[in-house]
Amino acid sequence: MTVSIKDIAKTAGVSHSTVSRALSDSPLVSPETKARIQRLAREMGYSPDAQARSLVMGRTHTIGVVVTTIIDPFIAEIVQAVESTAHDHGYSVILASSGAEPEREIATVEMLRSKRVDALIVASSRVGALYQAHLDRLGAPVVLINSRSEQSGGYTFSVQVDNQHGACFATEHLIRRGHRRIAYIAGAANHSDDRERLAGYRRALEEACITFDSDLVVRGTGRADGGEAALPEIMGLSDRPTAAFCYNDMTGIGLLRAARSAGVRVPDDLAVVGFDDVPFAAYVSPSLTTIAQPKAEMGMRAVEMALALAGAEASDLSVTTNVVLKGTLVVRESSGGGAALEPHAGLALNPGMVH
Amino acid sequence: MTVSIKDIAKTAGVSHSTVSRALSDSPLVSPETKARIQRLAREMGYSPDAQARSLVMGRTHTIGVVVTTIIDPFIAEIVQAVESTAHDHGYSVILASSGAEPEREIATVEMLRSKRVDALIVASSRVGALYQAHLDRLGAPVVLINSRSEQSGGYTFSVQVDNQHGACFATEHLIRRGHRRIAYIAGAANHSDDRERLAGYRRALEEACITFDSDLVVRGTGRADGGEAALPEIMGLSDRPTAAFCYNDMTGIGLLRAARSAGVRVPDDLAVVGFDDVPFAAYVSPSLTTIAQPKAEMGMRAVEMALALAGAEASDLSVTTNVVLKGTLVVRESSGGGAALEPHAGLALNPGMVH
DNA sequence: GATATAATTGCACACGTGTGCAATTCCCCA
DNA sequence: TGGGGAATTGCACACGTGTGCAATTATATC
Repeated sequence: MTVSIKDIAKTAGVSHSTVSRALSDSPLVSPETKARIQRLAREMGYSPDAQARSLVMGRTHTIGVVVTTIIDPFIAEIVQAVESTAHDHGYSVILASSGAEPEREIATVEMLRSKRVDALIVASSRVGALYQAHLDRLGAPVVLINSRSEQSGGYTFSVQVDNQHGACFATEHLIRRGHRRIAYIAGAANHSDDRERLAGYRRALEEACITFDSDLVVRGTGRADGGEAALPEIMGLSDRPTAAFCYNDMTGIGLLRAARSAGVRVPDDLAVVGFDDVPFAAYVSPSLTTIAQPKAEMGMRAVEMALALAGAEASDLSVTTNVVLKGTLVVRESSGGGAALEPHAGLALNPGMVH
Repeated sequence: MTVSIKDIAKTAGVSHSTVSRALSDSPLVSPETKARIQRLAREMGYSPDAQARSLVMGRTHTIGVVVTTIIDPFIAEIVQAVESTAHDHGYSVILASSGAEPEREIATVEMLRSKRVDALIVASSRVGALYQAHLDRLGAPVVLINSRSEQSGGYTFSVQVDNQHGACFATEHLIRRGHRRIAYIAGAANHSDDRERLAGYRRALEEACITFDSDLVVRGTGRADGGEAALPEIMGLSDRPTAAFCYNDMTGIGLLRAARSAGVRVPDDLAVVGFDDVPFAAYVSPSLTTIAQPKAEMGMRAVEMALALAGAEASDLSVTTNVVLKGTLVVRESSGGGAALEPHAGLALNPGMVH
């Protein structure tokens, strides 16, 4: 069915070695036969077998990407950048979703090992313990995006957003708007991202000489329900806050929704700032001011890091390298910032969104 | 570095054939040596080389998935189902985004051909002409999701939503609510989905004995800007509509946004229904009534179809098979349906949405 | 014209795995 | 004890490709 290098050799009347060399444009083949073979290959519809090639070359030109779920628009945006960058480097991407199930995580890593991926990129909030052990057995380098491995194995590489900086930036924005009582709606407990964002929030308060009040910190979930549940808590305080910085956008969107049904006006009664800049954020009303994570750059950097590591000597692999990127502030309605509606915000980024 | 079947053979003192058979649990190996070898393989951390295996077996257990962009939440949901179903069948997924650029489409298909995918699933709204030619050369079966190939090649397989049924269903819903002047905000021109949804809209009118009025059909873009531009058009009519059925959710969301800033109350002044049920739809306010496409099932069916075809005889490939699934109506606020806010709609589907 | 040199090509092996067939070993029964 | 059959194992080849080395051919130099 499929035409191989030997088939071409047979019709051309040469050995398969010559064909192999001709197709890789080797100088060891005379220009005439080279041209003849290349033309023949095109005519016969030849397609090189990547399996066979990588078997002998020891390089599959494939990277594995593990995510919890691709439905998460935040992760989707990273994966898009990863795939695009990989493609530009001549690499293809095997996508695997772990679904946050430990057994599936293991099966996934094992499967990627069998496929002999040159590198692995993990964009999963949680990197389980079992998981980690299997990651170590994998011969390929691993780059984590926005997730820290609990027990650092022999080597860890990562690309992260600067949580503290972003949180500080967001809180400063609210302070500059005149707010002095600012709540922090936290994420899930025991999450390092949450701790860092809390620290950034506190740092901004400190720099503005505002004393920290633990009553203004409310535990959430990282999901919209956490934001919804938080509203009555902060509005029930004797000394109400006039603004809230949220662990992430989904929390902020939940807060907006609860405010809406409770008759709390945003941003007049309560200004709200999120974190992430998910596509939603531009669409809810009022639209959500937020710290935009540089998702595209994170995906790109992760790939370039992974490919560099895949090509590097084994001796270099013991070095720990972390890339930390800063987010940017996107001012929208929820903090009273944007004058009018942002025109078609986010749409320009998704040109293909047509069904 | 990596331990091969030969390494195991050497330490076990047998031939590599015996190891191969032992690991595949062949009855041609004595139970004792089989157990011994399997234990040895585990201890040595053996991982079978999928490349080598598929080279001789002629099956890579890999399917290619081509999308325009994974950022589109609609496509993301399909891809999630595809990956999950593929995993359950022991298959892995190579993800490739074409970005709607013809040259990249070709490079993508050619790359998937080299990787020798067993099947190809295309979830791209547009299947270009160049593209099609390359698809035909691909030895593997191709399954299209919600997209029709312009020139039907030798064989076409697809999974689609029943556009006409869904549109009819949506329009009926509005009629049942008492509306008689209902606008249709169309998508991009020359799109078969759009034609079919228009047909469904007309069928519903006809069945309710409402005469069709072409003034009520406004051309959009399939994006939010199309919906925004449509509002003044329909509200400027002498005999205003009281409801609008939109080509898709993004169009509906644009319409909602424009209505909001124009002071048109939804659903009191204008009821709105969309199509797709993107995650956004549950979050905008008022939340958007829509026809939910069975995205998870579409992804699942596409994989099962693809794998069945990959295993089938070449003679069967000339048969054309199309699976058509029906969407479901999700009633929310924008059509005055849902009494209160849908509690955490859509969130239960995305458990991992935490950063 | 002979020889040295360069250019071109083919042979053979390697990568890691699966499998038909022959070879060997074992056991059972006459 | 010999023979026949079953059980077990190894040999050798295959999949499609890349490459070191030897062999062949063409070209240049004396």
